[in-house]
Amino acid sequence: MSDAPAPAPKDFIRELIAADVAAQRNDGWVITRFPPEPNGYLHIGHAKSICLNFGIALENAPKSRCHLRFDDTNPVKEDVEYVNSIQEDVRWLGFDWSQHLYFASDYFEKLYGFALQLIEKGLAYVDDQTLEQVRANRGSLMHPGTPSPFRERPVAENVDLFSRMRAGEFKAGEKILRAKIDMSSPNMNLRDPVIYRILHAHHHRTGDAWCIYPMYDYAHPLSDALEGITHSLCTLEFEHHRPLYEWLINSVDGLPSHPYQREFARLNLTYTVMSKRKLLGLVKAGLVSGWDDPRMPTISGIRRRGYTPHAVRHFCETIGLTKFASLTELALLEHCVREDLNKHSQRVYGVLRPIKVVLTNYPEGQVEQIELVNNPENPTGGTRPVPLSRELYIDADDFMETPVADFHRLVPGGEVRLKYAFCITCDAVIKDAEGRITELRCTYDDATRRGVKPVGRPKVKGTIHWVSAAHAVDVEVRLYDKLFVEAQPEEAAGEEGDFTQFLNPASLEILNAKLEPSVLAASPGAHYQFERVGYFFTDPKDSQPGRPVFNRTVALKDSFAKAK
RNA sequence: UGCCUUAUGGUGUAACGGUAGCACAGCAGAUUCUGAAUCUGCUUGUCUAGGUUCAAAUCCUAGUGAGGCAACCA
Repeated sequence: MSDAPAPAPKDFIRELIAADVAAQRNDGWVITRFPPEPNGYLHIGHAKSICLNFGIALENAPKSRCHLRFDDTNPVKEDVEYVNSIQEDVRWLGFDWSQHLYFASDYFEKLYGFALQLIEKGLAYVDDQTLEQVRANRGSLMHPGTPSPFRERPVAENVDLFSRMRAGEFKAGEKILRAKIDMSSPNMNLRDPVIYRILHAHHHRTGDAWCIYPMYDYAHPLSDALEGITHSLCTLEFEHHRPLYEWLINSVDGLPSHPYQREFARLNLTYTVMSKRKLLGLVKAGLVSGWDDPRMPTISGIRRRGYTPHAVRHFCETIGLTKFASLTELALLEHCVREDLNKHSQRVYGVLRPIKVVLTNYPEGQVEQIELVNNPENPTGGTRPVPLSRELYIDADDFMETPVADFHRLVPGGEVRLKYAFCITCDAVIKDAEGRITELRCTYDDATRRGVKPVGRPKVKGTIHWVSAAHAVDVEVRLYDKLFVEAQPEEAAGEEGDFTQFLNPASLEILNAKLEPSVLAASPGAHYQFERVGYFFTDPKDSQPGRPVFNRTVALKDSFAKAK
């Protein structure tokens, strides 16, 4: 009894929800929602929210669910391309909204009715002021606002004007509908917030049916209520919108549920930027190849980079949930992928920067098959035959003509083990006229096969990977690195500065690598570990049958490189 | 010169008035046919000042730092 395992610590939101369930609030139901605006691609920060909302629903089954609702109230910024990508990304992360796919635009008629109701109650009015006047009369952070001259407009006139707004009698900006709350509130959101504006814009779902569109602050709480949402979870910047959220929920009659909003800190990650606007900027400026460029922190980008849904979900669990505006190290995300990929990825030999090695005492024309372990982490993973012959390639990193201290790979006169084959000794370094190494002449030791370490001989410390020159296949390999050179590019650029100046010029290096022939069978979207090098993913877009293209997901940890 | 939120090792978090713990990162060592993985150990922390209490990371007050707020964006 006493050594029962401690329950996993809950974050403040899960605690709150657990208390609601215990108190039988909403009959014990927990209904959450993920409410993206379809104005861009989802990024890793959204993954945090997706894992939270869908995760909470899963944890509270069976009296629970999570909706996917598109907050599509601003037609000028939104597009079906985004609604499609968002659904794909949420599914890829492993979550299912089943039949609960909604659009705020589906509620336009009901939202209009609620607005009429507010007008009837004297809680909303049509304002004729210009945008500039509204802004000026809102006051400032230090000073209260002043009421609009139209604030006391009679109900009947408001009803008439609002229906004529809907009918298209006015141009954009001529009139707005405002909630009548408190022009002197210290909370700017309560100073008679705009709840409807005129937009003669084509909507990606409702077409030209509407020329007035509700604002987020108005549509969101009421959409939540219409769907029976119990817990509306959003990021910290909406914290001071909460009184408005509650004002609406309490002011509108006939709502099927009374949800409440709670806020948590959004994810910030080092060496990247996380705003849709800035990511869109990178795409538009051609600084990346698109939203799914493997260097982007978008879900589609990291998917193409080779991250797994499991790794992303585990990352989202690991970072926790608080109200503190924190900055998470990229290293933690990388740790999460390595952890997953180490367990599950097929090992393969790949030489990124080849140096030719000739085994002078190996018979010409002879080819033998060496059995390589597919995945040492998986005892039932089996082996595969890989050809070995007289001429090989090894990685340039694995040879040093004048070695630094503690280098225990191949050096002139030194010995190294070719993994799963035998040890070789470097007898000569051949160079071209410019002094570049073209070839290493080595001899192999037949007595060291299969890992045998002959007694009485100095221990061979280094073990390196290799491929047979005649059998290796040339494959395009893309080495991706962090997008920015600064941990906090926006911070480094300052208010006025341009964060793109900190883009990492070495964030992509394209190599023609020599890989073991088995990779030709790789299908697009497959994860590999190039032994001793890193984790690689066959690019789902650019790979062709028999001609894979590899994206480096993340390098293996390299404690030797660090020591240098 | 306002209002709201927030502050625990380098980073992210836990501790719900009673032994400051975990993960990442870092550093050592063991192990290793991947300088990976694995295992062991170590370094490093309660923003400051008061107060309440037998006892404060935790409650209160003030200060300081950080984030947010004046789109007809979300």
